[in-house]
Amino acid sequence: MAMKRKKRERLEAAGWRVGTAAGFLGLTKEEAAFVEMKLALADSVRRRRQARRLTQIQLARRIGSSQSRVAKMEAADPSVSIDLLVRTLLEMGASRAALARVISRRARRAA
Amino acid sequence: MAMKRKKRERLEAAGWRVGTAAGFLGLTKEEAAFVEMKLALADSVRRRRQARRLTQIQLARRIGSSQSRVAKMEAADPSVSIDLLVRTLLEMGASRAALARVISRRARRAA
DNA sequence: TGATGAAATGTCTGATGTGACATATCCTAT
DNA sequence: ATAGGATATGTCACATCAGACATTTCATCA
Repeated sequence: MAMKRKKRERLEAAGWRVGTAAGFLGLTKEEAAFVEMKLALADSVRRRRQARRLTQIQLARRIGSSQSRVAKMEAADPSVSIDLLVRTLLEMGASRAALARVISRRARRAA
Repeated sequence: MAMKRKKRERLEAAGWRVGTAAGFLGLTKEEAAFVEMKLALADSVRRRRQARRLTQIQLARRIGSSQSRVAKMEAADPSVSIDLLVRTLLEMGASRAALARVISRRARRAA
């Protein structure tokens, strides 16, 4: 929508985890919010996986995907959709309420 | 992910708005949660649009889409992604917190 | 130092999603 | 009953996303 996202999303997802990750390059407020949501979800996947002490490969097998896809999910790569992140979290046992919390939360920094 | 969704999603989205919209056909708990999230988001789009007294065409123009896509969004058609629903809601001015509330809420019935 | 296991990155191919268009259905008012 | 606007439904061509594979980077440890 008003699609000039794309390169920016790539760039953004590249130099991320920088606090609010907002402006930086000309992202609209909506685009920024979208990216931040994705980052929060991605972060949640990683945290949950690590909490369970799974490798990316192990998680990939469980959800019927591949190591590289899991890596990309956790990196909030532009090629991963929110759908995929959400499905993954649900398959990892997250409740809708848990997802809601993740979504309203700002992406955390580091570990 | 364990992708045998698809026909079921279609069926599900067909005979929806039925309370929890869970089991009904062999949906796993995760699949059901996913569908319900979609329904809740779809419902939110319609409610927001109606609250603003916009036609589907008007909304479509604003978000750079088409009337038919808006109709499908509101119907939680299988061909619409959560990404699209979320972007749409953001463009309609929903905050992340608002999205979170929608997601944790069960889809409402009727108007 | 090099070997190992985990994670990241690039790219392919097939699957899905998207806007657009045409058309059909539904209201509501006349 | 019919015209009008609004919404729903089916389909297509093009874009984006998915899993897979190959390869690279990174960290840890002997």
